[in-house]
Amino acid sequence: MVTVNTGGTAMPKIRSASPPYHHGDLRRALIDSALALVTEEQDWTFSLREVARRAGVSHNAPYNHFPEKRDLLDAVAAVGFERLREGLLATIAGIDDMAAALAMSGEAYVLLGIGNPALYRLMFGPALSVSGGGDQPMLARAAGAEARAVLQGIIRRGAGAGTFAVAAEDERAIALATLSAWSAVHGLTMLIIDGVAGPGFAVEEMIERVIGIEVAGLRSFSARIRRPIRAWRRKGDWR
Amino acid sequence: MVTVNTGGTAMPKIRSASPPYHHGDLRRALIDSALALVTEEQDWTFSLREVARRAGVSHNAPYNHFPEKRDLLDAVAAVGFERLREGLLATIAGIDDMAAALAMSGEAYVLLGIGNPALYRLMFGPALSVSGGGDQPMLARAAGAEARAVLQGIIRRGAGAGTFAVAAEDERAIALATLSAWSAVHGLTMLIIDGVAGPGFAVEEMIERVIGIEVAGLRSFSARIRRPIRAWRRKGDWR
DNA sequence: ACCTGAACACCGTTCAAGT
DNA sequence: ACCTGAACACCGTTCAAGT
Repeated sequence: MVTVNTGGTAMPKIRSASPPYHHGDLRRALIDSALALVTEEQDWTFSLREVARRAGVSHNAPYNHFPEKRDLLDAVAAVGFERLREGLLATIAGIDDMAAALAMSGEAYVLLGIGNPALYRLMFGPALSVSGGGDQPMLARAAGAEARAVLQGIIRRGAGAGTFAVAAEDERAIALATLSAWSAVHGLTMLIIDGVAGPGFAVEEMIERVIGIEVAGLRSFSARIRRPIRAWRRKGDWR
Repeated sequence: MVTVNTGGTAMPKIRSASPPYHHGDLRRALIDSALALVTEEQDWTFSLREVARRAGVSHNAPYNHFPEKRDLLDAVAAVGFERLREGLLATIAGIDDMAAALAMSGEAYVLLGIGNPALYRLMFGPALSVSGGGDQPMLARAAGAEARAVLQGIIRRGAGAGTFAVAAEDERAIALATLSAWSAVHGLTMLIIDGVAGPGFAVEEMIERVIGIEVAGLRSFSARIRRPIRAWRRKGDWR
Protein backbone atom coordinates (compact mmCIF):
# COMPACT_ATOMS: atom_id res chain seq x y z
CA MET A 1 0.00 0.00 0.00
CA VAL A 2 2.67 2.46 1.02
CA THR A 3 5.11 3.35 -1.71
CA VAL A 4 8.30 5.19 -0.99
CA ASN A 5 10.81 6.68 -3.42
CA THR A 6 8.93 5.60 -6.52
CA GLY A 7 10.59 8.38 -8.47
CA GLY A 8 13.92 6.65 -8.74
CA THR A 9 14.46 3.46 -10.68
CA ALA A 10 17.64 2.46 -8.89
CA MET A 11 17.64 3.13 -5.15
CA PRO A 12 21.11 4.31 -4.26
CA LYS A 13 22.43 3.54 -0.82
CA ILE A 14 22.84 6.68 1.17
CA ARG A 15 25.73 5.29 3.14
CA SER A 16 28.13 2.56 2.16
CA ALA A 17 27.81 0.96 5.61
CA SER A 18 24.70 -1.09 4.60
CA PRO A 19 21.84 0.68 6.33
CA PRO A 20 19.01 -1.33 7.96
CA TYR A 21 16.19 -2.45 5.69
CA HIS A 22 13.22 -0.33 6.39
CA HIS A 23 13.88 3.05 7.83
CA GLY A 24 17.20 4.52 8.59
CA ASP A 25 16.55 3.46 12.17
CA LEU A 26 13.55 1.32 13.04
CA ARG A 27 14.38 1.41 16.72
CA ARG A 28 14.08 5.17 16.77
CA ALA A 29 10.96 5.02 14.60
CA LEU A 30 9.31 2.66 17.08
CA ILE A 31 10.12 4.94 19.99
CA ASP A 32 8.73 7.90 18.09
CA SER A 33 5.57 6.00 17.19
CA ALA A 34 5.09 5.02 20.80
CA LEU A 35 5.62 8.60 21.95
CA ALA A 36 3.05 9.81 19.43
CA LEU A 37 0.58 7.16 20.59
CA VAL A 38 1.02 8.06 24.24
CA THR A 39 0.61 11.75 23.50
CA GLU A 40 -2.36 11.46 21.17
CA GLU A 41 -4.32 8.75 22.94
CA GLN A 42 -3.51 10.12 26.40
CA ASP A 43 -2.96 6.54 27.40
CA TRP A 44 0.23 4.56 27.83
CA THR A 45 -1.45 1.16 27.56
CA PHE A 46 -0.89 0.89 23.84
CA SER A 47 -0.18 -2.47 22.26
CA LEU A 48 3.14 -3.37 20.76
CA ARG A 49 1.32 -4.41 17.62
CA GLU A 50 -0.21 -0.97 17.30
CA VAL A 51 3.21 0.63 17.54
CA ALA A 52 4.48 -1.69 14.82
CA ARG A 53 1.45 -0.92 12.65
CA ARG A 54 2.09 2.79 13.05
CA ALA A 55 5.73 2.35 12.12
CA GLY A 56 4.71 0.38 9.04
CA VAL A 57 6.32 -2.92 9.94
CA SER A 58 5.07 -6.35 10.86
CA HIS A 59 4.04 -6.99 14.44
CA ASN A 60 7.22 -8.96 15.04
CA ALA A 61 9.74 -6.48 13.71
CA PRO A 62 10.04 -4.72 17.11
CA TYR A 63 11.53 -7.88 18.58
CA ASN A 64 14.67 -7.24 16.57
CA HIS A 65 15.26 -4.11 18.61
CA PHE A 66 13.55 -4.77 21.95
CA PRO A 67 13.60 -8.14 23.71
CA GLU A 68 10.24 -7.42 25.35
CA LYS A 69 7.53 -4.81 25.21
CA ARG A 70 8.79 -3.52 28.55
CA ASP A 71 12.09 -2.56 26.96
CA LEU A 72 10.31 -0.31 24.49
CA LEU A 73 8.40 1.28 27.37
CA ASP A 74 11.72 1.75 29.13
CA ALA A 75 13.17 3.57 26.12
CA VAL A 76 10.10 5.78 25.81
CA ALA A 77 10.24 6.64 29.50
CA ALA A 78 13.92 7.55 29.14
CA VAL A 79 13.02 10.09 26.45
CA GLY A 80 10.47 11.56 28.83
CA PHE A 81 13.07 11.94 31.57
CA GLU A 82 15.52 13.53 29.13
CA ARG A 83 12.91 16.10 28.11
CA LEU A 84 12.12 16.75 31.73
CA ARG A 85 15.77 17.31 32.54
CA GLU A 86 16.19 19.67 29.61
CA GLY A 87 13.11 21.60 30.68
CA LEU A 88 14.42 22.01 34.20
CA LEU A 89 17.84 23.11 32.97
CA ALA A 90 16.37 25.65 30.58
CA THR A 91 14.19 27.05 33.34
CA ILE A 92 16.95 27.73 35.86
CA ALA A 93 19.58 28.96 33.42
CA GLY A 94 21.22 32.12 34.73
CA ILE A 95 19.45 32.21 38.08
CA ASP A 96 21.60 32.83 41.14
CA ASP A 97 19.06 32.71 43.96
CA MET A 98 18.69 28.99 44.61
CA ALA A 99 15.37 29.41 46.41
CA ALA A 100 13.99 31.03 43.26
CA ALA A 101 15.67 28.38 41.11
CA LEU A 102 14.06 25.62 43.15
CA ALA A 103 10.66 27.28 42.97
CA MET A 104 10.90 27.83 39.24
CA SER A 105 12.20 24.37 38.45
CA GLY A 106 9.50 22.90 40.67
CA GLU A 107 6.86 24.80 38.79
CA ALA A 108 8.34 23.71 35.48
CA TYR A 109 8.44 20.11 36.71
CA VAL A 110 4.74 20.02 37.52
CA LEU A 111 3.72 21.83 34.33
CA LEU A 112 5.80 19.50 32.21
CA GLY A 113 4.32 16.50 33.98
CA ILE A 114 0.69 17.51 33.61
CA GLY A 115 1.39 18.65 30.05
CA ASN A 116 1.69 15.01 29.00
CA PRO A 117 0.03 12.98 31.75
CA ALA A 118 0.18 9.63 30.00
CA LEU A 119 3.89 9.97 29.38
CA TYR A 120 4.48 11.03 32.97
CA ARG A 121 2.55 8.02 34.21
CA LEU A 122 4.52 5.78 31.90
CA MET A 123 7.80 7.20 33.21
CA PHE A 124 6.96 6.30 36.78
CA GLY A 125 4.86 3.28 36.04
CA PRO A 126 5.84 0.12 34.22
CA ALA A 127 9.24 1.38 33.14
CA LEU A 128 10.54 1.58 36.68
CA SER A 129 8.77 -1.39 38.18
CA VAL A 130 11.17 -4.08 39.28
CA SER A 131 8.84 -7.07 39.05
CA GLY A 132 11.05 -9.97 39.93
CA GLY A 133 14.00 -11.52 38.19
CA GLY A 134 15.92 -11.20 35.00
CA ASP A 135 17.74 -8.29 33.53
CA GLN A 136 15.93 -5.06 34.23
CA PRO A 137 15.47 -2.25 31.81
CA MET A 138 17.71 0.54 32.95
CA LEU A 139 17.36 3.41 30.49
CA ALA A 140 14.57 5.15 32.38
CA ARG A 141 16.35 4.67 35.68
CA ALA A 142 19.52 6.31 34.41
CA ALA A 143 17.68 9.16 32.71
CA GLY A 144 15.59 9.68 35.83
CA ALA A 145 18.72 9.92 37.93
CA GLU A 146 20.05 12.62 35.62
CA ALA A 147 16.82 14.59 35.93
CA ARG A 148 16.97 14.31 39.71
CA ALA A 149 20.56 15.51 39.58
CA VAL A 150 19.30 18.89 38.38
CA LEU A 151 17.30 19.31 41.56
CA GLN A 152 20.19 18.00 43.61
CA GLY A 153 22.50 20.59 42.08
CA ILE A 154 20.14 23.37 43.10
CA ILE A 155 19.94 22.08 46.66
CA ARG A 156 23.72 21.66 46.87
CA ARG A 157 24.40 25.15 45.62
CA GLY A 158 21.74 26.60 47.91
CA ALA A 159 23.25 24.74 50.84
CA GLY A 160 26.62 26.28 50.05
CA ALA A 161 25.10 29.76 49.92
CA GLY A 162 23.27 29.28 53.19
CA THR A 163 19.89 29.49 51.48
CA PHE A 164 18.75 26.10 52.78
CA ALA A 165 19.22 24.66 56.26
CA VAL A 166 21.54 21.96 54.97
CA ALA A 167 25.23 21.58 55.74
CA ALA A 168 27.07 22.24 52.48
CA GLU A 169 29.52 19.38 52.88
CA ASP A 170 26.92 16.82 54.02
CA GLU A 171 26.10 14.92 50.83
CA ARG A 172 23.67 12.68 52.64
CA ALA A 173 21.71 15.65 53.95
CA ILE A 174 21.75 17.15 50.46
CA ALA A 175 20.41 13.92 48.99
CA LEU A 176 17.65 13.76 51.60
CA ALA A 177 16.65 17.38 51.02
CA THR A 178 16.54 16.62 47.30
CA LEU A 179 14.31 13.66 48.01
CA SER A 180 11.99 15.95 49.94
CA ALA A 181 11.72 18.43 47.09
CA TRP A 182 11.29 15.66 44.56
CA SER A 183 8.57 14.02 46.65
CA ALA A 184 6.65 17.29 46.82
CA VAL A 185 6.63 18.00 43.10
CA HIS A 186 6.21 14.35 42.11
CA GLY A 187 3.33 13.88 44.52
CA LEU A 188 1.61 17.05 43.40
CA THR A 189 2.02 16.15 39.74
CA MET A 190 0.51 12.73 40.32
CA LEU A 191 -2.39 14.06 42.37
CA ILE A 192 -3.21 16.63 39.69
CA ILE A 193 -3.00 14.03 36.94
CA ASP A 194 -5.23 11.70 38.92
CA GLY A 195 -7.74 14.49 39.36
CA VAL A 196 -7.74 14.29 43.16
CA ALA A 197 -5.81 17.50 43.84
CA GLY A 198 -8.15 20.36 44.36
CA PRO A 199 -10.89 20.50 43.17
CA GLY A 200 -11.76 24.14 42.93
CA PHE A 201 -8.16 25.27 42.78
CA ALA A 202 -6.26 26.56 39.80
CA VAL A 203 -3.14 24.60 38.92
CA GLU A 204 -1.01 27.69 39.43
CA GLU A 205 -2.43 28.19 42.89
CA MET A 206 -1.66 24.63 43.94
CA ILE A 207 1.85 24.73 42.54
CA GLU A 208 2.66 28.02 44.20
CA ARG A 209 1.46 26.93 47.61
CA VAL A 210 2.98 23.44 47.65
CA ILE A 211 6.34 24.68 46.44
CA GLY A 212 6.18 27.67 48.78
CA ILE A 213 5.72 25.37 51.76
CA GLU A 214 8.50 23.10 50.52
CA VAL A 215 10.96 25.98 50.15
CA ALA A 216 9.99 27.32 53.57
CA GLY A 217 10.64 23.89 55.05
CA LEU A 218 14.03 23.60 53.40
CA ARG A 219 14.95 27.04 54.74
CA SER A 220 13.88 26.44 58.33
CA PHE A 221 14.17 22.71 58.92
CA SER A 222 16.41 21.95 61.83
CA ALA A 223 14.78 20.30 64.81
CA ARG A 224 14.31 16.58 64.55
CA ILE A 225 10.69 15.61 64.61
CA ARG A 226 9.97 13.08 67.27
CA ARG A 227 9.69 9.82 65.47
CA PRO A 228 7.10 7.64 67.09
CA ILE A 229 7.54 3.96 66.62
CA ARG A 230 4.23 2.27 66.32
CA ALA A 231 2.68 -1.04 65.59
CA TRP A 232 2.24 0.27 62.07
CA ARG A 233 5.91 -0.24 61.56
CA ARG A 234 5.11 -3.86 60.99
CA LYS A 235 4.33 -3.85 57.34
CA GLY A 236 2.17 -6.94 57.52
CA ASP A 237 -0.57 -4.90 59.13
CA TRP A 238 -1.88 -3.84 55.81
CA ARG A 239 -2.73 -6.89 53.84
CA MET B 1 -14.54 -30.58 40.44
CA VAL B 2 -15.28 -28.55 43.51
CA THR B 3 -18.03 -29.96 45.68
CA VAL B 4 -19.59 -27.99 48.46
CA ASN B 5 -21.95 -29.12 51.19
CA THR B 6 -21.94 -32.74 50.08
CA GLY B 7 -22.89 -33.76 53.59
CA GLY B 8 -26.50 -32.69 53.34
CA THR B 9 -28.97 -34.23 50.97
CA ALA B 10 -31.36 -31.30 50.99
CA MET B 11 -29.65 -27.90 50.91
CA PRO B 12 -31.65 -25.61 53.15
CA LYS B 13 -31.78 -21.95 52.30
CA ILE B 14 -30.05 -19.90 54.95
CA ARG B 15 -32.30 -16.92 54.43
CA SER B 16 -35.77 -16.89 53.03
CA ALA B 17 -34.84 -13.91 50.81
CA SER B 18 -33.46 -16.18 48.06
CA PRO B 19 -29.70 -15.78 48.34
CA PRO B 20 -27.50 -15.63 45.20
CA TYR B 21 -26.47 -18.92 43.68
CA HIS B 22 -22.87 -19.48 44.41
CA HIS B 23 -21.49 -17.81 47.46
CA GLY B 24 -23.40 -15.72 49.85
CA ASP B 25 -21.93 -12.78 48.01
CA LEU B 26 -20.00 -13.25 44.79
CA ARG B 27 -19.30 -9.56 44.48
CA ARG B 28 -17.46 -9.56 47.77
CA ALA B 29 -15.73 -12.82 46.92
CA LEU B 30 -14.43 -11.31 43.68
CA ILE B 31 -13.08 -8.26 45.48
CA ASP B 32 -11.39 -10.52 48.03
CA SER B 33 -9.88 -12.69 45.32
CA ALA B 34 -8.55 -9.64 43.54
CA LEU B 35 -7.07 -8.29 46.77
CA ALA B 36 -5.38 -11.62 47.40
CA LEU B 37 -3.99 -11.66 43.87
CA VAL B 38 -2.64 -8.13 44.15
CA THR B 39 -1.03 -8.89 47.49
CA GLU B 40 0.47 -12.25 46.57
CA GLU B 41 1.62 -11.51 43.05
CA GLN B 42 2.77 -7.98 43.93
CA ASP B 43 1.19 -6.94 40.68
CA TRP B 44 -2.13 -5.29 39.99
CA THR B 45 -2.24 -6.30 36.33
CA PHE B 46 -4.20 -9.46 37.00
CA SER B 47 -6.76 -10.67 34.51
CA LEU B 48 -10.44 -10.67 35.20
CA ARG B 49 -10.53 -14.30 34.19
CA GLU B 50 -7.96 -15.16 36.81
CA VAL B 51 -10.03 -13.49 39.49
CA ALA B 52 -13.05 -15.47 38.38
CA ARG B 53 -11.04 -18.68 38.38
CA ARG B 54 -9.87 -17.98 41.90
CA ALA B 55 -13.41 -17.31 43.03
CA GLY B 56 -14.53 -20.59 41.46
CA VAL B 57 -16.91 -19.19 38.88
CA SER B 58 -16.95 -18.94 35.11
CA HIS B 59 -15.04 -16.13 33.47
CA ASN B 60 -18.28 -14.31 32.75
CA ALA B 61 -19.85 -14.41 36.17
CA PRO B 62 -18.10 -11.15 37.23
CA TYR B 63 -20.11 -9.26 34.64
CA ASN B 64 -23.18 -9.78 36.75
CA HIS B 65 -21.61 -7.60 39.43
CA PHE B 66 -19.23 -5.29 37.56
CA PRO B 67 -20.03 -3.74 34.18
CA GLU B 68 -16.34 -3.64 33.28
CA LYS B 69 -13.06 -4.83 34.69
CA ARG B 70 -12.32 -1.25 35.67
CA ASP B 71 -15.26 -1.29 38.06
CA LEU B 72 -13.74 -4.23 39.92
CA LEU B 73 -10.44 -2.38 40.12
CA ASP B 74 -12.35 0.62 41.42
CA ALA B 75 -13.91 -1.46 44.20
CA VAL B 76 -10.55 -2.97 45.14
CA ALA B 77 -8.95 0.47 45.26
CA ALA B 78 -11.75 1.69 47.50
CA VAL B 79 -10.95 -1.06 50.00
CA GLY B 80 -7.33 0.07 49.95
CA PHE B 81 -8.33 3.64 50.73
CA GLU B 82 -10.58 2.51 53.55
CA ARG B 83 -7.75 0.54 55.11
CA LEU B 84 -5.47 3.53 54.70
CA ARG B 85 -7.98 5.79 56.40
CA GLU B 86 -8.43 3.36 59.26
CA GLY B 87 -4.67 3.10 59.68
CA LEU B 88 -4.30 6.86 59.86
CA LEU B 89 -7.13 7.21 62.35
CA ALA B 90 -5.74 4.49 64.60
CA THR B 91 -2.33 6.13 64.54
CA ILE B 92 -3.40 9.58 65.66
CA ALA B 93 -5.99 8.53 68.23
CA GLY B 94 -5.57 10.49 71.44
CA ILE B 95 -2.81 12.79 70.22
CA ASP B 96 -3.21 16.50 70.98
CA ASP B 97 -0.10 17.99 69.39
CA MET B 98 -1.10 18.32 65.75
CA ALA B 99 2.50 18.59 64.56
CA ALA B 100 3.15 15.19 66.14
CA ALA B 101 -0.13 13.87 64.77
CA LEU B 102 0.80 14.96 61.26
CA ALA B 103 4.27 13.44 61.56
CA MET B 104 2.91 10.15 62.87
CA SER B 105 0.11 9.89 60.37
CA GLY B 106 2.55 10.73 57.62
CA GLU B 107 4.85 7.97 58.73
CA ALA B 108 1.94 5.54 58.94
CA TYR B 109 0.81 6.60 55.46
CA VAL B 110 4.15 5.81 53.85
CA LEU B 111 4.58 2.53 55.74
CA LEU B 112 1.09 1.40 54.80
CA GLY B 113 1.73 2.32 51.18
CA ILE B 114 5.04 0.51 50.83
CA GLY B 115 3.63 -2.42 52.80
CA ASN B 116 1.49 -3.35 49.81
CA PRO B 117 3.02 -1.58 46.82
CA ALA B 118 0.85 -3.20 44.16
CA LEU B 119 -2.32 -2.21 45.97
CA TYR B 120 -1.05 1.33 46.44
CA ARG B 121 -0.24 1.59 42.76
CA LEU B 122 -3.67 0.24 41.89
CA MET B 123 -5.31 2.83 44.15
CA PHE B 124 -3.66 5.71 42.32
CA GLY B 125 -3.45 4.09 38.94
CA PRO B 126 -6.24 2.75 36.80
CA ALA B 127 -8.96 3.22 39.40
CA LEU B 128 -8.64 6.98 39.38
CA SER B 129 -7.86 7.55 35.73
CA VAL B 130 -10.55 9.51 33.99
CA SER B 131 -9.94 8.26 30.45
CA GLY B 132 -12.67 9.94 28.48
CA GLY B 133 -16.41 9.57 28.49
CA GLY B 134 -19.09 7.47 30.06
CA ASP B 135 -19.91 6.90 33.68
CA GLN B 136 -16.80 6.88 35.81
CA PRO B 137 -16.15 4.54 38.67
CA MET B 138 -16.45 6.56 41.82
CA LEU B 139 -15.85 4.24 44.77
CA ALA B 140 -12.10 4.85 44.95
CA ARG B 141 -12.55 8.58 44.53
CA ALA B 142 -14.98 8.79 47.43
CA ALA B 143 -12.89 6.53 49.68
CA GLY B 144 -9.79 8.51 48.78
CA ALA B 145 -11.52 11.74 49.73
CA GLU B 146 -12.34 10.26 53.12
CA ALA B 147 -8.73 9.25 53.68
CA ARG B 148 -7.57 12.73 52.73
CA ALA B 149 -10.11 14.15 55.18
CA VAL B 150 -8.10 12.62 58.01
CA LEU B 151 -5.08 14.70 57.04
CA GLN B 152 -7.28 17.72 56.50
CA GLY B 153 -8.70 17.37 60.02
CA ILE B 154 -5.20 17.41 61.47
CA ILE B 155 -4.28 20.52 59.52
CA ARG B 156 -7.50 22.27 60.48
CA ARG B 157 -7.08 21.53 64.17
CA GLY B 158 -3.41 22.53 64.04
CA ALA B 159 -4.37 25.78 62.34
CA GLY B 160 -6.81 26.50 65.13
CA ALA B 161 -4.15 25.84 67.76
CA GLY B 162 -1.61 28.04 66.00
CA THR B 163 0.63 25.07 65.27
CA PHE B 164 0.67 25.70 61.54
CA ALA B 165 0.96 28.99 59.71
CA VAL B 166 -2.58 28.72 58.37
CA ALA B 167 -5.52 30.94 59.24
CA ALA B 168 -7.98 28.77 61.13
CA GLU B 169 -11.05 30.08 59.36
CA ASP B 170 -9.54 29.97 55.86
CA GLU B 171 -10.82 26.68 54.47
CA ARG B 172 -9.07 27.25 51.17
CA ALA B 173 -5.72 27.69 52.91
CA ILE B 174 -6.40 24.58 54.97
CA ALA B 175 -7.19 22.60 51.82
CA LEU B 176 -4.01 23.83 50.15
CA ALA B 177 -1.88 22.97 53.18
CA THR B 178 -3.46 19.51 53.19
CA LEU B 179 -2.57 19.16 49.53
CA SER B 180 1.02 20.02 50.39
CA ALA B 181 1.21 17.37 53.10
CA TRP B 182 -0.51 14.81 50.92
CA SER B 183 1.83 15.55 48.01
CA ALA B 184 4.85 15.00 50.24
CA VAL B 185 3.79 11.61 51.60
CA HIS B 186 2.27 10.44 48.32
CA GLY B 187 5.35 11.43 46.36
CA LEU B 188 7.70 9.78 48.83
CA THR B 189 5.63 6.60 48.89
CA MET B 190 5.67 6.40 45.11
CA LEU B 191 9.38 7.10 44.85
CA ILE B 192 10.15 4.39 47.40
CA ILE B 193 7.87 1.90 45.64
CA ASP B 194 9.49 2.73 42.31
CA GLY B 195 12.91 2.16 43.84
CA VAL B 196 14.21 5.59 42.91
CA ALA B 197 14.19 7.09 46.41
CA GLY B 198 17.53 6.64 48.04
CA PRO B 199 19.41 4.44 47.40
CA GLY B 200 21.56 3.96 50.42
CA PHE B 201 18.99 5.36 52.83
CA ALA B 202 16.84 3.49 55.29
CA VAL B 203 13.12 3.92 54.82
CA GLU B 204 12.82 5.37 58.30
CA GLU B 205 15.48 7.93 57.57
CA MET B 206 13.75 9.11 54.41
CA ILE B 207 10.37 9.30 56.07
CA GLU B 208 11.68 11.25 59.04
CA ARG B 209 13.48 13.81 56.92
CA VAL B 210 10.78 14.37 54.32
CA ILE B 211 8.05 14.71 56.91
CA GLY B 212 10.29 16.86 59.11
CA ILE B 213 10.81 19.32 56.29
CA GLU B 214 7.09 19.28 55.48
CA VAL B 215 6.12 20.05 59.07
CA ALA B 216 8.74 22.78 59.26
CA GLY B 217 7.31 24.30 56.08
CA LEU B 218 3.77 24.21 57.41
CA ARG B 219 4.94 25.93 60.60
CA SER B 220 6.90 28.71 58.94
CA PHE B 221 5.31 29.26 55.55
CA SER B 222 4.18 32.82 55.09
CA ALA B 223 5.93 34.80 52.39
CA ARG B 224 4.70 34.26 48.89
CA ILE B 225 7.31 32.80 46.65
CA ARG B 226 7.82 34.84 43.58
CA ARG B 227 6.03 33.02 40.87
CA PRO B 228 7.83 33.42 37.61
CA ILE B 229 5.79 33.02 34.52
CA ARG B 230 7.76 31.32 31.85
CA ALA B 231 7.46 29.88 28.43
CA TRP B 232 7.06 26.55 30.18
CA ARG B 233 3.60 27.58 31.15
CA ARG B 234 2.56 26.66 27.67
CA LYS B 235 1.88 23.01 28.07
CA GLY B 236 2.49 22.23 24.42
CA ASP B 237 6.19 22.54 24.98
CA TRP B 238 6.46 19.02 26.16
CA ARG B 239 5.15 16.84 23.45
C1' DA C 1 21.37 -8.82 10.54
C1' DC C 2 16.76 -7.78 9.85
C1' DC C 3 12.07 -8.67 8.62
C1' DT C 4 7.66 -11.58 7.60
C1' DG C 5 3.69 -14.83 8.34
C1' DA C 6 1.69 -18.61 10.82
C1' DA C 7 0.85 -20.26 15.24
C1' DC C 8 -0.02 -20.53 20.45
C1' DA C 9 -1.96 -19.35 24.64
C1' DC C 10 -4.21 -15.82 26.59
C1' DC C 11 -7.37 -11.79 27.38
C1' DG C 12 -11.87 -8.45 27.75
C1' DT C 13 -16.30 -8.42 26.22
C1' DT C 14 -20.73 -10.00 23.93
C1' DC C 15 -24.40 -13.18 23.06
C1' DA C 16 -27.51 -16.87 23.33
C1' DA C 17 -28.89 -19.97 26.50
C1' DG C 18 -29.93 -22.30 30.78
C1' DT C 19 -32.11 -22.29 36.04
C1' DA D 1 -31.68 -12.43 38.88
C1' DC D 2 -27.66 -14.98 38.28
C1' DC D 3 -24.60 -18.09 35.99
C1' DT D 4 -22.53 -20.91 31.93
C1' DG D 5 -20.29 -21.96 27.37
C1' DA D 6 -19.32 -20.63 22.71
C1' DA D 7 -17.65 -16.99 20.06
C1' DC D 8 -15.12 -12.61 18.50
C1' DA D 9 -11.47 -9.61 18.04
C1' DC D 10 -7.41 -8.70 20.07
C1' DC D 11 -2.84 -9.22 22.41
C1' DG D 12 2.44 -10.70 23.69
C1' DT D 13 5.57 -13.91 22.37
C1' DT D 14 7.73 -17.86 19.75
C1' DC D 15 9.16 -20.25 15.64
C1' DA D 16 10.32 -21.36 11.08
C1' DA D 17 11.32 -19.13 7.13
C1' DG D 18 12.89 -15.72 3.81
C1' DT D 19 16.62 -11.85 2.01
